[in-house]
Amino acid sequence: MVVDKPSEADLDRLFQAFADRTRRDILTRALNAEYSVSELAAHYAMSFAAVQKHVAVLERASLVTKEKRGREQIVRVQVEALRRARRLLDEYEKVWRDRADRIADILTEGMKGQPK
Amino acid sequence: MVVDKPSEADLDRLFQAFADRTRRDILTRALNAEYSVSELAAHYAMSFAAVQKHVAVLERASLVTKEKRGREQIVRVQVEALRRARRLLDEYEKVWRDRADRIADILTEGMKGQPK
DNA sequence: CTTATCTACAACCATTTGGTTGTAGGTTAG
DNA sequence: CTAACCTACAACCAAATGGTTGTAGATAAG
Repeated sequence: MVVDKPSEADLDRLFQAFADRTRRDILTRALNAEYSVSELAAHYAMSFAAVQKHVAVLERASLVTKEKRGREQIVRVQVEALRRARRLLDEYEKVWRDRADRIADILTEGMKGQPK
Repeated sequence: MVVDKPSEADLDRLFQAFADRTRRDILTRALNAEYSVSELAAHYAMSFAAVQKHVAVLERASLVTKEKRGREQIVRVQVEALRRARRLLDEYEKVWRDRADRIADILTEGMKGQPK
């Protein structure tokens, strides 16, 4: 029972978000501790605006949300989006496994039919 | 024990490869049955060369290999690359879980220290 | 209050991406 | 053998991407 099925555009955005090392690092940091955008920005050799853009990509992919706290925006990881990506990869592997099993079955049946 | 640690560039390419619906569909098809590049191309409303490009992206991400069979190139999924992506997502989730546990511990300790 | 910090947003730029059409060589079927 | 099929590769193009600098408004610290 799948309550929310991500659209293709959602999945595009989701995997696109992971396809940049800075963004992967932002996710790791934000998973480990609470960070504001500027605290995150201090860790990267790029302009603040560049880091903002990365955070915006993550936000658009539903991987993070921003929570205003005074003059700061705290970046919070949304683990449900992580799980969505993982589920797709799980399914690929399941298809692969099913097919490997099917091939093994065919080979077994083939050998049974051989002695006749 | 991690025998082969993917580079950041590898991971960029890997997730980038998933970030397009046609490429995700190619992976699904190639996981389900054996396809040549032109058989794959027949399923998409785009030029053959466009599909070739998509296959090249998947190849560059180590998600598929091409095996020449006569005048055809058969597209084979490399499940190890799939697993690599999945492992990264698993690690994110582990970090998340560890942190959730740590927060629960702190709250429990905090309540213990309350009555004093 | 003033200054410092934090952020949103815009405009710019070089590179990359996801598509196109075209050319040409190799393999297969009839 | 010829025609059909399959592929590699190139050149092109519009849009997107990952960075830059600049401007301006809001919040916090002193």
